[in-house]
Formats: sequence, structure tokens, C-alpha cells
Amino acid sequence: MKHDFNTIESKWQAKWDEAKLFEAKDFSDKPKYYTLVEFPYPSGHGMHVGHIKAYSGLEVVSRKRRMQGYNVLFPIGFDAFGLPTENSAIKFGVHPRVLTDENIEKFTSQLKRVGFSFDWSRVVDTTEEDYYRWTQWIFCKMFDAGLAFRDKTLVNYCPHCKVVLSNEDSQGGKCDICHNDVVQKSKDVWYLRITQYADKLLQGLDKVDYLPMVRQQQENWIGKSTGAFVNFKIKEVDETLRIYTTRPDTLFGVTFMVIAPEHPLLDTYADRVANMDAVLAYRNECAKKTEFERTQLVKDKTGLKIEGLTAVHPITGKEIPVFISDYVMMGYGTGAIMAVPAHDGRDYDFAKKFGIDIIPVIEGGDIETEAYTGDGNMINSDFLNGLTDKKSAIARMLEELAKLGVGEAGVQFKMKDWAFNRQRYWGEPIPIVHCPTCGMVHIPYEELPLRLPKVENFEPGEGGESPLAKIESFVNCKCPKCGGDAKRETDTMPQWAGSSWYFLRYIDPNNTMSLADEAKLKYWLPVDWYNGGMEHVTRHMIYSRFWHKFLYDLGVVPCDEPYAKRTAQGLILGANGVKMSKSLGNVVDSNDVVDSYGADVLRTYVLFMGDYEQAAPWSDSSVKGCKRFIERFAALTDMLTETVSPELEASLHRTIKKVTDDIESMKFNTAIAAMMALINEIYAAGGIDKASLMTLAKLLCPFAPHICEEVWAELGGNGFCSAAEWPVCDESKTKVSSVEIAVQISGKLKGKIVIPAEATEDEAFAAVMADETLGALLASKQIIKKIYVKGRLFNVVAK
RNA sequence: GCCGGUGUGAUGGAAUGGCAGACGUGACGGACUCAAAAUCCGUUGGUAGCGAUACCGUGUGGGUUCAAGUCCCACCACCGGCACCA
Repeated sequence: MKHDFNTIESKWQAKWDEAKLFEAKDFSDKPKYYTLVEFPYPSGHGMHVGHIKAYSGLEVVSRKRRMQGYNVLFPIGFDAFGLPTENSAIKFGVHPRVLTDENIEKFTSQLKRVGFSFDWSRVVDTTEEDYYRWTQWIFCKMFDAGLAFRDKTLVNYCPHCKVVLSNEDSQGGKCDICHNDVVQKSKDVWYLRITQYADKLLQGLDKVDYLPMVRQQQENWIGKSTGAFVNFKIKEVDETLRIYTTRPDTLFGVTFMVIAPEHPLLDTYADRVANMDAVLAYRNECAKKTEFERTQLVKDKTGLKIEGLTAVHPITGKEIPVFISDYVMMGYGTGAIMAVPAHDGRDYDFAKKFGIDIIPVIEGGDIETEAYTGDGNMINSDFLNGLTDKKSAIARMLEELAKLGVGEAGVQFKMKDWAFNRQRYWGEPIPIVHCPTCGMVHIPYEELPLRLPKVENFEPGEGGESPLAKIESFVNCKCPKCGGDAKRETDTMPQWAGSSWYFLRYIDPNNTMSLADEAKLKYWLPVDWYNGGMEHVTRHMIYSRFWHKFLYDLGVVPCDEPYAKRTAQGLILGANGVKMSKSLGNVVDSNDVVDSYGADVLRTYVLFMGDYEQAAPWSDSSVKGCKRFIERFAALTDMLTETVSPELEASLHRTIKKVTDDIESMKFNTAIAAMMALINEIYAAGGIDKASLMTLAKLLCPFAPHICEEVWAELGGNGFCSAAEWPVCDESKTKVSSVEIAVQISGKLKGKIVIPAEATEDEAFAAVMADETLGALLASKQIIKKIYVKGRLFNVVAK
């Protein structure tokens, strides 16, 4: 058979559609399996081969699971709110709704051409009212629970995109969208109190099966540290300065205190500070720096002593000077630290610069040259002296602090609350009304969704306010509580909102009564296997786990972790080895590959090109290898034999085992290589019997389903190959009668012999000695040791 | 700075401590062809040799072992995450 992909691919896609072959059944006697891939953002550029690789992994798993008798939910949708669409809308003067619909249509046709076995009856689009109604519903629930709140604060603002960015979206001081510098700006901002779930998000990682790298990145992001809070009295006024430290064991080494420039102590006691002018000047200087600049100046410490406020050591009663410096952040801990220069690098740098005492309290290291952060015997530390390790010193100190009532154990997280608003049009409107009498009130649940109004001009205002602020009919409204005149919130939600719960909507996409039916959620959840990009591990994944845990606490979802397993695929790089991008012109469009080689070849190649989890460059010439493979497979229908040799049958069963196992560990490249090797063997044997070829078609079907259906039909198979039963390896048939083993003499490879597979050590050794060259080599030597690894090698240690 | 990952032919990449380089690309040779493409068959880590063969070879340097790409110790390079986080 010829590989006529143009005809057969559309033919089988139509037949699958007609048979509703890939539609998941709610409730079924079969075991359920929920495979999830990250839904795409439908940009105007269409899909490149990287998208195809991202979906092909779980596509193969899903198809295999169905053949193994599972009821599989493998859905797809579109994460369609977002800035690029809005920017194109501004550029071309077309409404984002229109652009979004066009792009979704383009993406859908591209995905369908590849023959993915998505359940197309469950498509969700985050920009549809039926969908964002429930995104708003969840927001209102969070508002009711006190988890959504508004606060005036310094924010990361991108002057180019005219949006406020979360810390996550402005890493390295650059806007995540346009990569320009962000600046600090004071603004009223919506926050979601994700920090309240920090511990749960961390502990939940114990219950799930994430790639170790994914888990580690989430742990880093949450950034839990354990330590202690300690209260230092201020000598001059009736006030305590509360600090957080991870090293309470070094409390006797404190020689100064440092507070952040924004610390409220300065405002409260401004009149007691002798050098307040200088302090204020320093504070202003710091305010001008961006967060990025502040964290960049690692080496050179700045700051000054606050004259007139002195701390008192809670145990020794010694007086300790207080400094202000921007190496202490207001946003972490209490915004104040106890400085132990002998055992902390930053404190050491500061003490050296300002000539402050450095008192070692742990033996080891040389404080003349640098801070010592290692373990050792406690010294200069009163009741801690003689203790030899950090752990017991900390425990003893915490005991003492509790006794004196001046401190206690505590934990801190690096994770900050989630800045949850954007001043743009193409997003979910935040369903809140600002009422002069009632304050902030959310729109009643039964009145959701709060629809995005039609506007003509999507440009944000100069002050960075949302385009919605210009629509009087939208802004002016009545308070849902008191009925008085009120104003609507005009900010919209960030793009992460819609993607935080989409996997729930797939379970029941048309429900008008709730975000999804309870029984269906109970049936399908959790997602059994979620695959996506590494770039979404710390943002999307943490956000959606947070929402899910919140919904669990509300009783809406039946489990507290949404994703049982998470893996990540590597990027496809351009042919030049760098990331694909439009500006570099190295993007490979999936349609172009399907046009020239067909979907089966594209699908096979993206999985064959390398380790699924590693990045690999696209190669036009390498695609040909997969093309030849598919063609050689198709041509097997013209090479049918009546019988099959035991050797070939053994290879077939070994291939069944290899492919079955490799799919589970995402080693798609070696699974395909095994099938290629089998086909090479069939060619060498001159052909194969029909039954074996049908088995091979089933094995290849998850990878290259169209040609497998065609071959299956040609051979007279019942129904669809895609619906056939997954082959099982018969171990007894993989046994071969004789094997070639390597022979080493003293660990060096000296030859090979063919012996019965089940030969004993003595039989194998006899065969070695019987071999002409090997026997001659060993004849004059004294044999010290014999090592026989069945089926592998025989090593004779001799001298 | 801390944490993680990676390092193998010309090239993408394979190898439960057991024959390094599976499978694919490329290159070379052959068959078919007037010819080319396609296809099929074969060769292809390096050095020396006509050859059998010998020696070398998985980022670097040590070590464990009958046997190391794989395990241990020290280091180098690149990639990713976190980062004056107290």
C-alpha cells in the first residue's frame, strides 16, 4: 500500500468524528482516565510544531489508554483572553471578539488536521460568557471569604503595556509581555490572598506525583523558612522592635539591628530621631530605585544609623544600635532584622563598612576575612556554650525565649499575595461595585455574568486606567445592596484567571446551574496526568492549585489536589538551535509539515526527535526518516507471508513490551525506534504474516493513527484500529534458543560466542574454551575468576 | 550565592554497573535507471596496519569494581529555577 496521506487522513478523521470515537462518557463501567494538556492561547500566528509536540505526548497515552479499555477524557479548549489579541485589535481596528473567533477557528482546523483524539464536544473558551460567568463566581466566593481584597501599594507597572504586573510577571525587572523595564508606582490593586494557602500548597506536594524539577520549582517559589520571631525593646520609647530570624541560635552575636526604609517605626517616632532629615533623604533615595535595582546592588551596602532609637538585647540587656538600610525588605518577615555579622554574609559586609563589632558565637571559620555560616561549637553565648550543633542550640534558645516571653518559633514564606487585576479591556470584568455607603459589594451570584461592554476604543487611559473606565453606562450603576448610585470596578482579571479552573469545566462544559455537576466532578477528578511546559510550573500551576484548594474548602470539588501527576515536555528549537520566534524567522508551522508529509509523519517525528522532556532542534532532513518509516510500514501490506518465524515473532513480542513500557515513561523516541528496528527486521526476513502485522498496526496506532486504520481496514480488521484491544506481550514467545554473548578476558572484550540462551556457567565456559582464538588466548594462562552474566557476557579473569 | 538539570560520533540522540554509539539524519559504496530523484542492499567513532589485529575513546582529574557513560570524591562548561528572603 502507498502512503497516500492526503486521501486517507481526512477520510479517517471524518470517520472517527462520525463514530464519536473519542467522546468521553460521563459515568461508565470502564475505569476513567483524565489526561490534560495545557490549552493554547489562540494567537493570530497559528500553531507551530512546538504545540504539536506538547499535545502529542498525552495524545499517545490517551489513545493507548482507550485501547486498554479506559474511559478517557482528553479535552481541549482555548485560553483566549489576553493582551496580544487586544493589541492586534487596537492595531487593526477589529474587535477582540472577532479576532478571537477567527484565531480559535484557525487553531481548531490546525489541531484537527493533525488527527488528535480530543473530545471536541467539550471545548471551552475562557472568553465566552457561559465560561467567565463562573470565573467571576469563583472571584465573588473569594471576596466573600476575604481572600480577594484591595490595597494601595507600590506595584510593578509597565509603561509600555500600561498594565500593573504581578511579581511573577515582572521577573528581573522586565515586563513578561513586552520585555521593557517596569517601574514602581503607587496604585490601588486587587489581591488574592494566596499566602493563606502557602502551607497547604507546600504540603500538598507530598500527595502528588510531579516531575522532581516541577516540585522543586514550586517549593522554591513558595519559599518556606522556619525560624523565630524575637522582640527587642526600644530603650527611649515604650515600643518593641519585632524581628524574624532563621538563626535564633546566634542571638548572642547580635551587634546591630537593621530596619527596612519603609518600616513604620520611623513614622511613629519621627520626633525622637535626631537625624530624621538624613533618614528621610535616604528613604526617598530608596523609593526611587525599582525592586530590581535594589536587589541588584548586592555588594555595596548603603544605610545609616538612626540616632535616638536604641534596641535592647532581650537576654543580655545590652544596648544595640539600630540602622536603616535597603538590604532589608519591608515585604518579608517583619521588615526588621537582628544583624549577626560574624555568621551572615550581608550583615558582615554592612558591619565592615560601618565599623561595627563582629562577635563570633560559633567556632570555626575566620571572621577576619568572612562570615562563618557553618556549624560548630557555641561560644560567647551564655547558656548555649558547649552545645555543638545548630539544631540543639536553636531548640535551647527557643525554650529560653519562651520562658522570658520575648519570642517564639515562626515560619515565613517568600510567596507574596497575587496581584489580581489588569487595566485592560480583553479580560474578565471584576464583578465588584464601589458604593459610597456600603463600600465594595460584589454583584449578586444570580446576576452573573457581568458582561464586557462593547466599546470602540480599547486603548488604556494615560494614567493607566482600564478602557472600561471611559464607558459611562458601564461605570455608573446602582449598588446591589442599598440601591444607591455607585460605580463599577473597571479593572479586569489577569490572564491567569481563566486557566485556573478550566480543567473543571471540561467535565461539564454546558452546565448553567453550577461550574460543573458534583457527581461528574466526583467521577472524573482528579486529573490523572497533566502535561505542559516548564514555564507554567510556578505561575499557572500554583494559581490553579490555590483555586482548587479554595473550591475544595468550599465543598465544590471532591479532592484537594487537582493534578495527580505532572510532566513537562521540552521545547522544539528552531533549526539553528535557538528558541523558535517570529522575529528570528525560524518558526515551523504545523500546516506546512502536514502539507508535505502528512499528519502521521509530523506526529511521529515530534516524538522521535529526542527525549520528550528535553529541548531539541527541528531538522527538515530528519523528518524524512519518519516519512520513510511510515511508508515502509504501509508497504508491508504487499509483503504478507503465510507464516512467521519464531525469531520474528520473538521480536514482535519484545517490541510490544518495549512500546507498552516506553509510553508510560514518555520515552516515545525509543518506542518508535523499536518499531523501526522491527520493520527493518521484517524487510530482512522478506515479509510478515497478517496477524502479526495487525498487532504492529495496533502498536503504532497511537503515534500514526491514520495509516494504521488504513492498514487495519486493508487487512480486514473489525471496526477501528483505534478501538481495537491493545496488544499484550507473551513472555514465552520472547524467549530465543541461542544468544550471542561477549567474552572478556580480564575485563577486555576479546570475542563473541553463540551459546544456548539457557546455558549454565560451565557450559558457557566450555564454549569459550572451545572457541579457537579465545581458547588459544587462555591456554597458557592461569584462570583466577569466572563471571557469567546470562545472555550478556562471560568474563574470564586470568593472568 | 543556594537548588536542580545537562555534557556521548559529522549530527538528533540510545544504553536495569555487563559488547558504548540502538534508531534516525548526513556521508560513502553498490543495485535499479539513458540519467537524476525515489527505492532497495551494504559501510560509516578515532589512530596505526594490506590484513588478522592492536591501542585510544562518553566534559576534566582522581577513586571503587572482574567490569564504569552509569557508582563515589573533586573540578570545568552550559541551561533552568530562586535570590540582600534575614
